[in-house]
Amino acid sequence: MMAKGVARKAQGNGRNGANGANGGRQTSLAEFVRRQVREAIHTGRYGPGERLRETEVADWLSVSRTPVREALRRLEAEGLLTFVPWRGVVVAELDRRQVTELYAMRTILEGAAARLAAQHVGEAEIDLMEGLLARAKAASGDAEALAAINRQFHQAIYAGAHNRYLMQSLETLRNSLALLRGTTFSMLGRAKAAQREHAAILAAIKARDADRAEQAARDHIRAAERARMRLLFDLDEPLEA
Amino acid sequence: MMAKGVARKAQGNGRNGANGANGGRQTSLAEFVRRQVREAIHTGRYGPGERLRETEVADWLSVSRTPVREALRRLEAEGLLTFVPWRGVVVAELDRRQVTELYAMRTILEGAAARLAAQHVGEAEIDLMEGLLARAKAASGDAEALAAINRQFHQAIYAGAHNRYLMQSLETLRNSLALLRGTTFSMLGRAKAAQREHAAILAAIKARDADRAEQAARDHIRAAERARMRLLFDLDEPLEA
DNA sequence: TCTGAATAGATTGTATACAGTTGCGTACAA
DNA sequence: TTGTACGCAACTGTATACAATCTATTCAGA
Repeated sequence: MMAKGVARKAQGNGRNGANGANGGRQTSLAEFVRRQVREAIHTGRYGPGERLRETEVADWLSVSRTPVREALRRLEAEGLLTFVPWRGVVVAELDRRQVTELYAMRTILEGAAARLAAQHVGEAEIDLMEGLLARAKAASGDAEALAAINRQFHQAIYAGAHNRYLMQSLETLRNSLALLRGTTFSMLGRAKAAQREHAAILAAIKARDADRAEQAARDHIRAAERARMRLLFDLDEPLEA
Repeated sequence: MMAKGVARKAQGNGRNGANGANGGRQTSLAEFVRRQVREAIHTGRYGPGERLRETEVADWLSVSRTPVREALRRLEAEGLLTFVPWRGVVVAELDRRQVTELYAMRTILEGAAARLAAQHVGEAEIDLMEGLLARAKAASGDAEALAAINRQFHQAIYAGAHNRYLMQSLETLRNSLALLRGTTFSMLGRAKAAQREHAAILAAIKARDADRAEQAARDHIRAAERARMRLLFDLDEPLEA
């Protein structure tokens, strides 16, 4: 059938450009579906609370229901979907309490990651972080670009902690938080403040000061939480865009 | 076919006795398979590194490969299985470094849970914890019973923290650590020491002393780690059994 | 005897058909 | 008008057939 060919081509175009090592190696359709659905959720094609029908997704991506089901099960494990027996899955929704709990958890883990990074990170990893901060400075004004660089900066810290379980937990949290529409960088002054906070974290890591690194990271997340809460529940706040 | 009936009957016998609320409500076969396989891994029917063939599991439980595949995908998300495309799944193996990272992560999270519990826990939850400690005292000598009570005690702390993400992360860690054979309670003196450490944690929680609770929990996990490392890599150490 | 390619068997990935469940709409009765 | 029972449609859960891929074995050639 043509359908499969179309799907795989889309996959190749979309993202697999980097792993040229093993040539044109195709990942499974289930993996393809997973990425597509995740992106669809992040870009808002599927909004929070929206029901996802297996046949619908299968038709959209021109595959059968089997790989779709596998993809949905995995996304549920990632926290992006909520699974209801005999009723299918819906895009996860975060209420106020869940957002609070998410940020509390993130405060703990980001703090721990910064602490560990201060203890274990190598020179090359520090260089990487400095480069990202410089790029963020150059990109100020472009909220979307800033969000991407911000993500990389945090990932660099996770990697510097050298603990794969910590890294995975943080990635999962980040995925869940991505359910929230918009970015706090669009808020007046938040981008600049975040940049200062990042610089403080990096300075502490460079100085190998674990206590200060942890504290700086915790402060950063709490500031992000405050900004997010204003964005979510206090919409009279002035925005930049 | 008879086969399905047999499988469901086994499920009912195995564990669903408690939720009598909704009568004889059957969960899906995929869920049934997931529980069976998880138990099989924990009891050692499938050992670390062992390969799991889908047809094999399907035959064992008298179901088709479809629910088996779903169950395996979920167990992989839980960290119990390692998934290799086109090669199937193998029971996850933990090398020395991974064990170290797991305990590092657990130190962080158990400490955070104890801290939050000291701040948020209610009287009823404290009563529950005290009851568990008493039961542990009564069961001293029976390493298996102690392990079960120990598990409940820790879960009570997680619940007391009132943060579902923290709780889930800790459950996942615990699942991964269950891949390690044996229990440190079988070691000479470890059971008694653990009991003292638990008492210290609970005392700090009761006193609403967050700092002391966190520290006590961290000390407890580090002691458990030392015991585990001796058990794993230093087998000349004297054991009780 | 050793190396390597070809081939057959085993195993996973995918599609499709069918069964079971849920929920909604409709009709009928109080 | 409201409440309830029945039936149908939509959808998920499961089984099975088929395709793609990997692994091990065998046999030819050096």
